[in-house]
Amino acid sequence: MTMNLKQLAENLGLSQTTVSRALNGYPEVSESTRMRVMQAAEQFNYRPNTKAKGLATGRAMAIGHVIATSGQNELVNPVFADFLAGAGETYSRNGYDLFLSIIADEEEARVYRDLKAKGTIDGIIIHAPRMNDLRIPLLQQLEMPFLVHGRSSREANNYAWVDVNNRQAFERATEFLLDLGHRDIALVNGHEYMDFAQQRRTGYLNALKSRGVSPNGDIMASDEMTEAHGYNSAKRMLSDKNRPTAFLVSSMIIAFGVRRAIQEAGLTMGRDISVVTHDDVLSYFGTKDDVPVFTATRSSVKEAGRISAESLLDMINTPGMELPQRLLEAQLVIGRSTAPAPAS
Amino acid sequence: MTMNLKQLAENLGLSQTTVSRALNGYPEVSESTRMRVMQAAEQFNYRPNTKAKGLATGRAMAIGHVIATSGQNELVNPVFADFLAGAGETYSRNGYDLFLSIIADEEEARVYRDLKAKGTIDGIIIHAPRMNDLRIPLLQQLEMPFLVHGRSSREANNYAWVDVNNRQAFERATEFLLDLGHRDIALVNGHEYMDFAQQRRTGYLNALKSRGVSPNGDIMASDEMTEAHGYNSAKRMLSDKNRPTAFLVSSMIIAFGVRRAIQEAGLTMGRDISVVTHDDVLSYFGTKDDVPVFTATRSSVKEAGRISAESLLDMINTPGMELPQRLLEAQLVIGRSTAPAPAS
DNA sequence: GGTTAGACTCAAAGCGCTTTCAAATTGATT
DNA sequence: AATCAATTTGAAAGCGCTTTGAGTCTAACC
Repeated sequence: MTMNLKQLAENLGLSQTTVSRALNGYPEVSESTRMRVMQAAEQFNYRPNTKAKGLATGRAMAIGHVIATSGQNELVNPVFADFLAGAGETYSRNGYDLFLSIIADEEEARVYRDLKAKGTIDGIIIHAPRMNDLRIPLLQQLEMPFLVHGRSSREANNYAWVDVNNRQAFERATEFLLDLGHRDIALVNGHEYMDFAQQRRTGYLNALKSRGVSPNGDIMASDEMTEAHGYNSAKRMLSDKNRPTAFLVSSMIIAFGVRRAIQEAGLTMGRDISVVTHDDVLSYFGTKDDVPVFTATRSSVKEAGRISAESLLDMINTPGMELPQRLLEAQLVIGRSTAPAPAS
Repeated sequence: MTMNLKQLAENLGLSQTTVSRALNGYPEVSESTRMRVMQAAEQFNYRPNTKAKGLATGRAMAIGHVIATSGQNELVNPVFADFLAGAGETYSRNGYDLFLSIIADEEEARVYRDLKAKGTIDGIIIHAPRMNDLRIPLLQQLEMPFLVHGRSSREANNYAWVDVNNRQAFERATEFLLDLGHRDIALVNGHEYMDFAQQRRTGYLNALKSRGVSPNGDIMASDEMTEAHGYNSAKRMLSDKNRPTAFLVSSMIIAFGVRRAIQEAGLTMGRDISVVTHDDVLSYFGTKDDVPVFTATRSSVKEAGRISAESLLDMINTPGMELPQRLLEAQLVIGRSTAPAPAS
């Protein structure tokens, strides 16, 4: 059996009250008894029972992350792993637990209601917001502190979020390709109903427009961000007589697929065809080389996880504070995948 | 405020006892009052408070997953995302919550002790076991139900596990390459202290030995399973005058790197150089094509998550049952990345 | 009509903690 | 020696649930 407060108190010849106060750093307890208590707690490896503590304080000391597996294939985006790693670190440093729900997206509303009513968490982080995401008004109504990783542009902007400046990142990337002389720049994006995808598309179109290049729907694709999507889209576009000379793509995984199509077409990436990708800096795709393979708009999703968690904990511990909203700028890092447009 | 049992009972003109019994399906309550209670619970959107319920029953209704970020780079293996998705589905179907701890590996022992003492979970799943993994005796000593995803070959085999038959998978894959006439088969593996890596190596060596092919240390590499590891290892091996004609690699991500090195060397995968990889069937690398890109030993890690979760819940709900041990066989699926060895 | 089994219902204790309110102790001050 | 404030400790209530042990009521039996 594990030791509880009562036993610990008996052992010390003190009351539960005093022991509890000593452990929680209240000032009304003398330094000498605090020492005694701390030592005994250490010795017996005592940890307060989370559920009991939560019941008594009304705080769960836990944050929920709800991840909806999208589509009938129930895809699980690998960026979650890195985001959770960043957030998880912050939580454990602050004594919070991380509570994960992985569910089909049609269940989301029910899950939020449950989490609220069951009192298991103090706050929640929302992932992968849509253009106008119903989760935001729902959580506002439930009065559950929450923070959105990303934004939902068509909702009123009165909620907490941490997001990458996707629009600007893709605007800059497009300008960069234009500067290299490219005019037929393909966009291989995520689903258009995802907010980030829409932002990136806007940035891309803005850049084209400001240079007087008219967009071409034939070289814009959006779908689930898989390797296959990159491959299929690029393959199709490259087989066209007016094939693009550059690709702007929304994830490293898509980029792998695009590269495969390029090579399969007998072309060389970084010479015949340029590629710029967004790079979430996922650990296993390591771009630690001096000169990275892909030119990329880079922004660490793990770092975003860390910042999101910190912001949410702030919100919880300082009710009524101004809602944190952090726009992270992506770096444009030049790699080997881009070159001046070949003379046509 | 959310409604609690007391309020619900008052609302119905019943005692807490009766309402609780009605909700939990005890037989001592008449069908008519049960109906009334259920309806009222539905109407007021009542959910029993998890912490209170847990305190009263002594069960947390939660499973812990501890993921250690390995190395100084704090890599987060993307297979976790899919594994958690599989497990999470099982949990929510059975009313369990999922607790995630992401920590540096040196903290693991402390975290297990904490989880036990704090009473937040009823069971735990261990990932990525080493050759002789100290976590196993520790958890046995703590008397916390646990299941290992993978195995730890040098520990006594008296614990629950779910694992892929890595040895046999790689033995078959090696035999397949030998049948195609390959003799110089490279192995690009994970860290040798990981159990699965050791198993795969054994399978590979067994196959070579039984065909009288002597292993060559120069074409065996093991490291963190990143794209860079695949690229660097393959690049080095391919630059040798006695370069291998085939690669057997431990993950899709490594395989991407190997493919890059092959193409960069002006060679063609599936003609000049054959590649067989292990494929965890991660959703975003989708090998849904008719003929997959890579020939692979395939075993879904998401499915493993599902099976692991079910087994662990069984253990928890049927104490004293025989410890579940499931060995999953990998399929050898032929793709486009393998061909007969070129005549030398 | 009295007894009894069966079907329902409830009051209260307990899970392990925090926190309010009260009490005891100490030392300094008058 | 009496008073008072400051310091330190403790008893008990309460967080929201389950569960034990004890009723109450109805219908059925002799």
